[in-house]
Amino acid sequence: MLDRYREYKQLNLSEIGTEILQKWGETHAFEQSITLRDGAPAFVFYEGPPSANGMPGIHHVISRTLKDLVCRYKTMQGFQVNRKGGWDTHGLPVELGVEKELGITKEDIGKKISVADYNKKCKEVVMRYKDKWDDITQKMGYWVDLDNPYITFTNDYIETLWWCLSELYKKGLLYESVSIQPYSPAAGTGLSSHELNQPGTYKDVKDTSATVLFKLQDKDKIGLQEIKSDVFLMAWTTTPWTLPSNLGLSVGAHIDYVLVKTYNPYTFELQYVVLAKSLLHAYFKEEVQNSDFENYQPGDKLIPWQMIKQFKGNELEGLRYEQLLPTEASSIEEIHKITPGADPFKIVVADFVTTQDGTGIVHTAPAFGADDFKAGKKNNLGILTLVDKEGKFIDGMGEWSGRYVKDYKDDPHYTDVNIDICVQLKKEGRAFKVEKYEHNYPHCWRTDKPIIYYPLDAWFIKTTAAKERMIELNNTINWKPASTGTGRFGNWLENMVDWNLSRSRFWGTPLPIWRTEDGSEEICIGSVAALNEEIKKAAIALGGDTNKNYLHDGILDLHKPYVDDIILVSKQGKPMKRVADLIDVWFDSGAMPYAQWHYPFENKDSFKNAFPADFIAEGVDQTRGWFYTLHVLATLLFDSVAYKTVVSNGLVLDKNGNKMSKRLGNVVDPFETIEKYGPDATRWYLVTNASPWDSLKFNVEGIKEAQRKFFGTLYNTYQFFVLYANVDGFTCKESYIPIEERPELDQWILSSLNSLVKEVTDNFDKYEPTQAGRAMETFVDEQLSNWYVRLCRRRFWKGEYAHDKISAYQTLYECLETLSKTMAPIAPFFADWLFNNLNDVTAKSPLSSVHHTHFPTPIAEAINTGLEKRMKLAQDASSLILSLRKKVNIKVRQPLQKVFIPALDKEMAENIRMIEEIIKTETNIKEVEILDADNDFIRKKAKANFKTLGKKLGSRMKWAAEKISLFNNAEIEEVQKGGYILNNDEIAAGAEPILLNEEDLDIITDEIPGFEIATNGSLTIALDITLSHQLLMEGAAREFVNRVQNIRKDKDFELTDHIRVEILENDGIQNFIIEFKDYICGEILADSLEFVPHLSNGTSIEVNNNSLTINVTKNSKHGN
RNA sequence: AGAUCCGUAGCUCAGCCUGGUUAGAGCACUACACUGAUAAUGUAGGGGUCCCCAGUUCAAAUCUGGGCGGGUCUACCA
Repeated sequence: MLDRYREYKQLNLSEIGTEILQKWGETHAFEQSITLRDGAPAFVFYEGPPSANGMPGIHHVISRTLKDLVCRYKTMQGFQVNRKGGWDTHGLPVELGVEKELGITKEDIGKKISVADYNKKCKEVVMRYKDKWDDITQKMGYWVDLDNPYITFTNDYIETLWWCLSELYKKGLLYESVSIQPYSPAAGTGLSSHELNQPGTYKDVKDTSATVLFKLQDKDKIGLQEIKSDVFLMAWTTTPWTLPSNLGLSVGAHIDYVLVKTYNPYTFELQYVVLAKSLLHAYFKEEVQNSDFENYQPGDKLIPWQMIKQFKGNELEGLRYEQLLPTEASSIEEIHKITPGADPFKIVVADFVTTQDGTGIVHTAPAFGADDFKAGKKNNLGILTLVDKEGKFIDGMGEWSGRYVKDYKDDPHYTDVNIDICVQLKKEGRAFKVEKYEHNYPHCWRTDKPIIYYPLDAWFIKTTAAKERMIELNNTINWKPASTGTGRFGNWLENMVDWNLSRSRFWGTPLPIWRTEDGSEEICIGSVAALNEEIKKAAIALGGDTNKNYLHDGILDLHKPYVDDIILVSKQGKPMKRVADLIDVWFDSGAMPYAQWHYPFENKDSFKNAFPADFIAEGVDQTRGWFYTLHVLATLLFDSVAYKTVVSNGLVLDKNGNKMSKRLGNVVDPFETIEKYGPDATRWYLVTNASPWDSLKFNVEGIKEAQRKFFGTLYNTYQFFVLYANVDGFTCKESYIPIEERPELDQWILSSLNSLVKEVTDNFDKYEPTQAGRAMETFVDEQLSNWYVRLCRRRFWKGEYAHDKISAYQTLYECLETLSKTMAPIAPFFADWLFNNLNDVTAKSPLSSVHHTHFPTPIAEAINTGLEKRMKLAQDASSLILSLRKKVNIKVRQPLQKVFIPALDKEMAENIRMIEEIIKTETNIKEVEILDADNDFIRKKAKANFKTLGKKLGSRMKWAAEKISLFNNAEIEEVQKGGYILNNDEIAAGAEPILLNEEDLDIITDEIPGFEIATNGSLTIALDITLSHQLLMEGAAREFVNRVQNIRKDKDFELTDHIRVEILENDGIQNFIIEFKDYICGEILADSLEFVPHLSNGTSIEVNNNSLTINVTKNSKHGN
C-alpha cells in the first residue's frame, strides 16, 4: 500500500501497456479472473480458430478486441468466462504454401516427395507464426487461454470429427454423389472454390459462341399444326463442345417466348424459330419486321421476319426435340446404359433461366454445369459425359473422338474443335448465329488453362434435409447486425445446397469411410478404438501382411498416408479400402464446440456446460463459413443452435477505403501500431470509430486522437486529482458522505456518472460497444473534465480539509474509480493502471485488478435528471455569456455586475435561480437577474410549433407560420391565456375557427432594448457591460493575482509555499491592491504584501497597461 | 447475377427507426483569449446540391420506389 498516489511526468500509453502486461503475467491476472468466478454462472464464448501459417494483421486486432471486451465485460458482471484458444491447422492454404516453398505441384506429391514427408512439412509450417500470434494476443490484451488451445490436427480433435461424421452417417445424412465441380483438364485435378478465387484466375477470353437450333418434334401440341416448315428452338452457348452432350433445353416459366418466321442466315431457308420475346432485338432488325418475304434473296443482309405467336415458358414445358448432334456414344441406348430410364431431349422449366443474354432458352448439358446437372436430375434428363478427364472427346464420336475441347497441351497444330462443330451446324441449317464472344472465364491458376465444369464423385452432408429446422433455429439467434442474420445468412439458408465435403488433397481430416472395391459394402468409423478393433479383425480375417504395422499400438496418426494403409474387412469378408477423400476444413472449425473437448470421449461435462455458446464474433466474411458450419453441425447433431449471439464485424480498410493487401502494400502492422500508440488507444479507436459491423477506414490519426482526446483528458483529470490529494493526504479513509449532503455540483457529476453507467451497461448488453465508448468519451471530456473539474478547481486547493473539500475528493475519486471499471472492457491496460493507482493508496478494494471487480451498477437514487437538465442550462448560459464577453472584448478576469436571463415560464425561472451561483462564478459576474415571463422589458417573438400545428392545419401550415412569426407581445400573451383565434377575419365568411394554444407556439426572446444579447434556442442572455470603478479595481486585483501566480510558477514554488511580496511604490495605481489586499493575499498565499520605496531585484509586471515592480520571495518561516 | 453494408463539412462520424423550424460533433484550418490540470483548455469564423431522380406529405437528410458509386460475401451461368 502506498501513502501517496503515483504522479507522472507525462502520459505514455505504450509504457502503461507493457507495465500492466508484465503485472498481469506475474499475478496470473487472467487465470484469476476465471478462478475467482468459480461457481458463478457461465458465459460461454467460442474462439474461432485462426490459422497460424500467416502473420496476424490489424484486422485480427479488431475482431479480437470485440471478443475480448465482451468477455471482460461479462466477467466483470459476475459470469465465469472460459476462453479456450484454438488453431485452425488443416487445409488448402497450408498446402499451397508448402508446395510453393518446396517448389512442387500437387502431382509431385507421392512422387518427388512422400505423402508422409509432405504432411510432416505441413504440420511444421502450420504453427510457424504461432509465436507472433501469441505475442500479438498478449500485447493487444486479448485474454484467451493460450496454454491449452485446441489444435485441429491432433488425433483427439480428429477423433471427435470422426465421431461427428459417423453420427451423421448413422442418420443417413452423409452420402456420396456425383457433383459438378470446377476441374482443370490440363492439371488433371478438381479445383476448390478457394483456388478459383486466386487473383488472376478469371480472365477475359474470346470464345466461339453459337446460337443453335433444336428441331421441335411435337409442334402440334402447342397448336402449330398449320405450320408446314420445321420449328426450331434457339439456344446459345459459349462452349460448343458441350453441345453433343446436350440432353435438355431450359426455359423460364414466366418468360414470354415468341415464334418467329424468318430465313436462316446461313442456308437462307425459310425457318420458324422460338426465342424469348425480350431478346428479339439481339437477332432481328426492327426495320425489317413484317417486311416482304417474297422479294428476299439469299445473301441479303437484311432478313425479313415476322412474329407469329407468343407463349409463356411453362406452355413449352415437356415438348420434345430432336437430338442436335447424335453420335454413337450419345445414342439413347448409351444414355440408358448410364442412366436407366432417362428421358432426355425435352424442354424443362428452370428458375436459373434469365433473359440477360442468349435467347432465353438454355442449352442444358447436365455433365458440364451445376445448374444443368440440377435441372437434369430434377427432370430425369440423364447425363452424358462425352469428354474424358484429359479434356478430349471420348470414343464413338466419329471424327471428333480424341480431340481436345480446348488447347490444353500447347499443341502448335491445335485446331479448335468448337469451330468445327459450328461449321457443321451451319451446314446443317442448325446454326443461327456464330460469333466470337468475349467473356470472363475461370482458369486454372496453376496451368493458366481454362477450367471446365465436370462431374466428380464427392461426399455430401445432406444439409437440405434440415433446412427448415436451420431456418427456425436461426430465427432465435441474436445477430449483430440483425440484417446479416436475416439477409446474408437467412438468404443463404433459403438457397441452401448440400454441403460438399470432399477435397482431393493430402493435409486434412480423412473421411473415415472404408468400402469394398465393388462398393457394395462400407463402414464409417466413429472412433480410434473402433478403428483399432477393425484393424485387428481385418488382420485375422484377411491374413498376410494386412495392417501389420498397426497391430501393436493401433494407429498413431490419423492422417494420410497412414489411414490409407489400413485395410478393413467387410461383413462378407471382403477387403475394404478407405475412400480417397479428405474433408473440407470448414468441417474442422464447425465442429469445434465438440472437438475442442474431445467429446464424447472425454470432458462430457465441460462440453455440456459450454454448449451452445452465448456469444461468438468474427469477421462478416465468416457468415457463410464458420457461422454456417457451426450452425449446420449443431442443428444436425444436437438439434440446437451453436451460438445465441453472433457479432459479425466489418472489414478493416486502409484510410482511403481500399482493402488491405500485401500486394498494395497498405497493410498496417499491428505490432508497430501497438508499440507506438499503446494497446488501449488502438483498441479504443477501433471500437469507438465505427460500429463493429461497419467497415473501418483505418487511420492512425484516429488513434492519436483517441490518445489525446480521451486518454489525455482522463490522465489530466487523474493528475489533477493526485496533485491535491497528495497534498491533503486524501486516502478515502473518511466515512462516505451521503450524496444528498454534498454540494450540488457533486450531486450533479455523480448523477451524470450513474447515468453514464446505465448507458454504458445498456449498450454493452446490446453488444453496442461503440455507443458505450462514445458515451464515456462525452462524459470524460464535456462533463468531468471541462465542467466538474473546472468549476471545482478551487475547492481542491483552497480552504480547509473539511466537509466541502472531502466531499469534492470523494466525488472525483468515485468518478475516476467508476470510470476505470466501465472502461476496463475496452481499454484494459489503462483501466487497470488507473484502478491500481487509486486503489494502491486507498485499498478500497481487496482485488488486485480492475478486471476482477464487479462492473458498476447504476445507483438509481443518485440519478437526478432534473439536476442534469439544469446543469445543461448552466453550461449553455455560461457559454453564451462567454461568447458575449468575447464579442465585447471583456476578459473573464474582469468582473461584471449583472446578467439578465429572461425566463419563459415559472419552471425555467426556478431552474435558473438554482444554477445562478454556478453561472456567476463561471463567468465572473456579480448578479443574475431573472426576468419573469410577464415582464414587459423584453420583446418576445413566436414561432409556430410545426409538430402540433402541422397536424391540425395541413396545407395552411405555411400561412399560419408566417402569421405567427409576426405576433407581438400582446398577441403572444393572448395565446398563452388561451382562446386566440388565428383566422378571425375569415369567421364571418363561415370558416372554421383556428384556435391556438400555448403549446402551438415556441416563444423566444426577440431583443432586449439597450443590451448585448445572445440566444441559443429558448435561452437568452443579456449582459450588462457597464464597468464601474469598483469593478475595474477588482479586475485589476485579479489581474495582479494572476501575475503573481505566474511568478510563483516560474520560480518553481510548491503549491503550498507561502510567500512575501514587496511592491515598489507607485502612486495612483496601487489603490486596488490596498482595497483587495485580503483577497490577493489569500489567493497567492502571501503572508505579507508591502509597498516599499526601493526594490533592488524586482520583477516588472503589467496590470491593465500599468507597470509594477514587485519582488516575490518564499516565506520560509511559515510552516506547511 | 443475388444478398448485404455504406454514401451527410477537407477527414472520421452523429442525426434517419418515430418526417417539423437555422442539419450537428470531433479532427484539420484561421483568429482571439485563457494559463497553479498547461504538450491541456475556451470562444469565434470559414467550410454542406445531406450521392442522384421520382413519389408520398402542408413539410423529406429522415418514409417509399428507381438509379448511381464504393466495400464485402456468395455464385458464375447458357
